[in-house]
Amino acid sequence: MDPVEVPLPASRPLRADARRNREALLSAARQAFLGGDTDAHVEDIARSAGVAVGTLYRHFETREALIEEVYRKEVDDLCAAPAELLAQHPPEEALRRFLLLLVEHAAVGKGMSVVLESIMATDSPVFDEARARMADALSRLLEAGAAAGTVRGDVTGPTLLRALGGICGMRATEGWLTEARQITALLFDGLRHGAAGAA
Amino acid sequence: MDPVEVPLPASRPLRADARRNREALLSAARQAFLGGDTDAHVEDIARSAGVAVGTLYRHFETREALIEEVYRKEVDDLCAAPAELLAQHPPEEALRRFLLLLVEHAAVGKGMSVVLESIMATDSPVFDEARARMADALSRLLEAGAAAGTVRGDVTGPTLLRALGGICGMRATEGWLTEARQITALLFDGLRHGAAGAA
DNA sequence: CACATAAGCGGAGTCCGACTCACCTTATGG
DNA sequence: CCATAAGGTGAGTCGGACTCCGCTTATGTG
Repeated sequence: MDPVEVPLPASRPLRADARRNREALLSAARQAFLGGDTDAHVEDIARSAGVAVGTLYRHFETREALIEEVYRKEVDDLCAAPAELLAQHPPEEALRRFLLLLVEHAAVGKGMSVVLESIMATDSPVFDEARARMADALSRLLEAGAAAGTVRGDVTGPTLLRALGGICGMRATEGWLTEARQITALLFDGLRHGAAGAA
Repeated sequence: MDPVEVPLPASRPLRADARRNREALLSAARQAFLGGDTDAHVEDIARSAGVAVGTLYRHFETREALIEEVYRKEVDDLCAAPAELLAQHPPEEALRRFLLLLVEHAAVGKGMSVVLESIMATDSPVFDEARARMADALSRLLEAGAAAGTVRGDVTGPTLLRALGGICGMRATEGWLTEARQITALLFDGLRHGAAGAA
């Protein structure tokens, strides 16, 4: 009777205005979330994107889904970094820089630290991909370091990811950044401690 | 006209039934939160304590306030541990054991990890006291270790607290405990690395 | 023991914010 | 230029935290 719904809803070209609105929503949400306002109201986000709530819900299943989308994009940027760092520095230094990069990134706003924390501390399947990619990025750094003999070999990407999650999960308060850098240095020392070349 | 409200609302003896109900509410909330159900409904908590919501709100300003109260009590237990450990073990070992104790404690349920995370990652003034006490506990361990020359002296209690917050903030998933132990060991190695006695 | 009275309690009702739905608007391909 | 389906709208629903006020009861005084 109905001519078999094509099970390929993935790649429908998406009408021009729809694309614009989707973009505007993501941008508005990004502004809200990455700024401090982690519990911005959907109504406000929709309004500041110049659309109605109905439109927002046409594009994103739930409020959460919208947040996740915003956050996922941020993580993409971070995941690009390791490759670049490895190309320009010895593995140990690349690792050190990436750890600090995460910290600085988390420092730009309460929102971003929530992103990273969500990636690392939630078991939401939505973040599985981001988590996996980030863990992968770390693994590459660790392996390069282990191969060079400057980093211990018994710590895996996922494990380090967890440890970092905590640091990024801190909410920015007075002196936060200093502490975060110190903890990172601590972890880094721990990572070098068991290296083949060290004690 | 009104005979000057005594500004000592702190120590009003509290009627017997009220005391009972307050206890019952805390107990019910504890059961709910420390078990997995971190977003238990106030209505349900009240019901399972055998009272109405009104009563709940007589005792606790908001839902949050109730949660915080429950969590604060849990932390009290933990803060008692360092003194005992220091009495029975050399400082370095006491420190190691306390770190692991935190991990095990966080492992008993999703709820408890939320407690610890809240203590460490929020700047809510409500947790100020708990945070301070925990930081103090860690400081004592670190100082004892530094005095004995087995732990580096440039890390403070509050800083280590932050680092641990992350570990406890992880939500229990398959293999979580193993990772947490590994990260703790990593931190511990980092702490010993810069010690006077070491390299 | 009886009573006064203030502490305490109940639970229907308010408020507010996420989400839905029935109808209107408009891009687009023929 | 029209048909038509994708897209947009926003008043309305729903659910959950919190309030309010009249009723209940512990408690201490004569």
